[in-house]
Order: sequence, then C-alpha cells, then structure tokens
Amino acid sequence: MRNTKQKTAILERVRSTKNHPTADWVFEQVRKKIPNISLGTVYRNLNQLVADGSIGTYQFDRTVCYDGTVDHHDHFRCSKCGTITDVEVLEKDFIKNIYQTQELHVTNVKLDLIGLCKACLC
Amino acid sequence: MRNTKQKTAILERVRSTKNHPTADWVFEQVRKKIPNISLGTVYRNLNQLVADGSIGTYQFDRTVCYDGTVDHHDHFRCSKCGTITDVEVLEKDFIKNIYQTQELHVTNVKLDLIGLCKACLC
DNA sequence: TTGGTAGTAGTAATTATTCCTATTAATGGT
DNA sequence: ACCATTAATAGGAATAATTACTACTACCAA
Repeated sequence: MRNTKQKTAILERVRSTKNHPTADWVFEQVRKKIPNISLGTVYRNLNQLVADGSIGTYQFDRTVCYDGTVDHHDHFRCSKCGTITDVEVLEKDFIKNIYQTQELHVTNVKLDLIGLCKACLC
Repeated sequence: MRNTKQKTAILERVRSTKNHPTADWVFEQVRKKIPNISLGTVYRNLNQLVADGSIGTYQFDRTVCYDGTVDHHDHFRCSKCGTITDVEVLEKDFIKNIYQTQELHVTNVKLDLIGLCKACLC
C-alpha cells in the first residue's frame, strides 16, 4: 500500500473535520488542493482507509459517512437537522454480555441515539 | 388509500416470511401471483405500508429490508451469513433515559446486535 | 535506465430507488 | 348493477451513490 499525495490529502481532510462527511463532500474539499482528483480515487482511498482502521464509517439512509475519529464511540443523530454528534454509550458491553446465548454469539453492539439536538430544540 | 390486489399481495407476502426481505425479493415473489406487477408498484406500496405502520424496516449496507413483524423489537445480524434474527433488547429504554441531557433530547435508540448465528458457529 | 506494478483520472456500468405519464381499476353515489 | 371520479398501476426513464474498467502515470528496485 503506497502513500500517495491523494490518499494523504483525503485522510487529512477527514481527520480535520468534526463532521461526518460523505465521499462527495470529501471529493469537493480535496479538489481544492488537487483539482484533477477523481471521485473514484476518493472512494477507493476512503474504503482503503476504513479497511486498515485509519478512519471509521457511519451509515444512515443509504449513504455512507466517514469519521475521522477512530476510537470506539457511538452517534447521536438529530432527526430534524441531521447533524451527527459523537457520544459514548458505556452500557453497550453490558448488553453484549447479556445477549450472549448458545444460539447467538454477539461480537458487537451497534447503537445510535436519535432525537433533537440543542439547536433544534429551541 | 385504496385497497388494491397488488397492495394486499405485497402485505401478505411480507407478513408470511420470517426473513427480512428486500423490495426486489418481494417483487420476485409477488410476481408469481401477479406476473405483470411492476417494481415501482412494489416500492410504492412497501413505503406506504411502512408509513401507516403495517410493516417495519431494517436498514443495512445501503439496502432497505422490510419486516412483517411490526411490534417493537431489535435485530441480530450474523456477520458471516447475513441472516437477521429478531430479538428484543429491553435495556434500550434505560439507555434512552440515561443520555437525556440539556444538549440532546433522545427520542429513540436504535440498536443492532452483530455476531455469529448458531449455524455459522459450528 | 528500464522495467514492473500499484495508483490515478476519466468514464462507463451497476444497484437501489424514485419519478413521470398514459392507462387501468377501486370506490361512492345513483 | 352502472357509471363517473380519481387514486393507483405498468412501464420505462431518471437519479444518486457507488463500483468497475481501461489507458496512462509515477514510484521503486535491479
């Protein structure tokens, strides 16, 4: 796996935002630095960065969002404005252990909080 | 909202399976009864049935799956064979209350268990 | 310097889904 | 039961997100 300027720029851009951007957003952003970069390159590199654990993903409603923060955490999504906020739900491990049975071996618990963010509550 | 034979057939087919079928699967199935049904009709009716609460949905990896069982429940997904099993995680309400803050108003908790099913464990 | 190969740009293809339009059929009134 | 109204349908085109393909480029190693 080579280190190209394209990949470096993509990783830096995803890491430098607190948002959870789509591939298309990353494409538009990185384009400012490397104008002739192609969308395919963005997709390929994002997938590769996810595969080697450099970045994370968050899926919602048929589009994949990327996540510069790789440590274990969960998400709160505002159902009105769509903003995604990082949260940490400690109780997941607890649940993971409870639902361990002979029938099902639980390796992971995926959890999203959904509601209204501060801005949308007013 | 009218009651057409197409809608009835779609609802019956989704209700009569324990799987969590995609729109395409429903299309292929209902086609056996109504050969000239169109995929657009299947999508339209499935969305309508979801909207009025007759069926549920489960999203995973860019495709929507439908769910004949409408009562509140969660899902276990086998990471090997992809089978989805219904489970009920009672602790969700507990989590919902814990993460209620001034910043975020949690209305819902979405939770999936991921792991290996009995068949894939052997 | 010259290959060999991984990576890229650009574009075509695919997948899941929605939109559009002329036609069909379910429902309410007679 | 018959008809008019109008929502729903079939069929196909359109869209959005993503992947696949292909010729070209740039890096590393002998």
